[in-house]
Amino acid sequence: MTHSDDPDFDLADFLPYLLNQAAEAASLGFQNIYRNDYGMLRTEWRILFHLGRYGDMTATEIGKRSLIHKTKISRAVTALEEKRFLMRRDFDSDRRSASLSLTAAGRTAYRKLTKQAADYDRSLARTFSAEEQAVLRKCLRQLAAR
Amino acid sequence: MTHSDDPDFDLADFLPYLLNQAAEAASLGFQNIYRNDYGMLRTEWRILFHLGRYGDMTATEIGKRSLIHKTKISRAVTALEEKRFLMRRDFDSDRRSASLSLTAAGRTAYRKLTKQAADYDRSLARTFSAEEQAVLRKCLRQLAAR
DNA sequence: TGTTAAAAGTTGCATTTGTAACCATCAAGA
DNA sequence: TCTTGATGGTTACAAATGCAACTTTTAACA
Repeated sequence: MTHSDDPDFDLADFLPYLLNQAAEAASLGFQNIYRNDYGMLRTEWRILFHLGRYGDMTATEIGKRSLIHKTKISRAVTALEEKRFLMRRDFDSDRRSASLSLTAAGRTAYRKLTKQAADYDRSLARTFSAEEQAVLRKCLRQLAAR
Repeated sequence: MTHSDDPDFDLADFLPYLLNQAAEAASLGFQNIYRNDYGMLRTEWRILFHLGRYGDMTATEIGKRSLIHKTKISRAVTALEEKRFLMRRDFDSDRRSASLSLTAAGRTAYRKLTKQAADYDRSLARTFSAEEQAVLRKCLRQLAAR
């Protein structure tokens, strides 16, 4: 493998740095929505989304789908429960875990937030051509899959 | 403005989400280097980099260049000082602030880390074509600039 | 000169997150 | 049945971050 001395290496071109800056900037706008309008944290919105999109499931199942750590899930579920966005129903068959499902308020929030997310996504991507968007998403997916 | 109902909107395609996943994954590999080898936090590495790359400056100047918040800078500078990677020299002209400069150890760390960062960057981008890389970086820069 | 405002950093507190230890329940086998 | 080990989920504690308040010093100006 060949290495140059990179005397002109610049943070602004460093992919991890660039990605973080872009991610932070992109997150901000949408964060304002679920934070201000619903008092949710990011993990809470993600869990709301998973339940709304894929139906009732247990905390462990959410973890498998989303790769969110179980402690974050535990705390977010408690928070969503306190906000009356979801309910737990214990299983008779296995009392260690519970089925999580959205309340009516939770489903409403899910619908509104999903719509706003889609709008926000379009507004972010608006300045890019279709090809650029395709390349961007493909590269990001590939990077994320490491 | 037109809205569709987006019944099939998926988190995995949501740019803020994708960006965060990619950023997190990309950060991990390099984080291991400055964490394990030098016991540094991200902000510390960024400040080390700024001083190594652009020469001595004050905390405020770092803040203007990097957009890192001053409390993070303050704590990171203290940490770097404790690790003997940088020194403060008070100004006679203005005793509120100090000129920050890397020690010999700091410059060595800077050189090694910069090299490793460049290598890591190449390894991340390796799977993309030159055009894809250009599009990716351009889009990221544009997103970050919001 | 004396008062007020601004700037450079620092610190305290509350919030968020990560890691590891933990409790309860269940499954399997001696 | 009793023990051992795995599984689902929670909690405790420490580290990291954001925000606001604060200290010190400088600048502005009446």
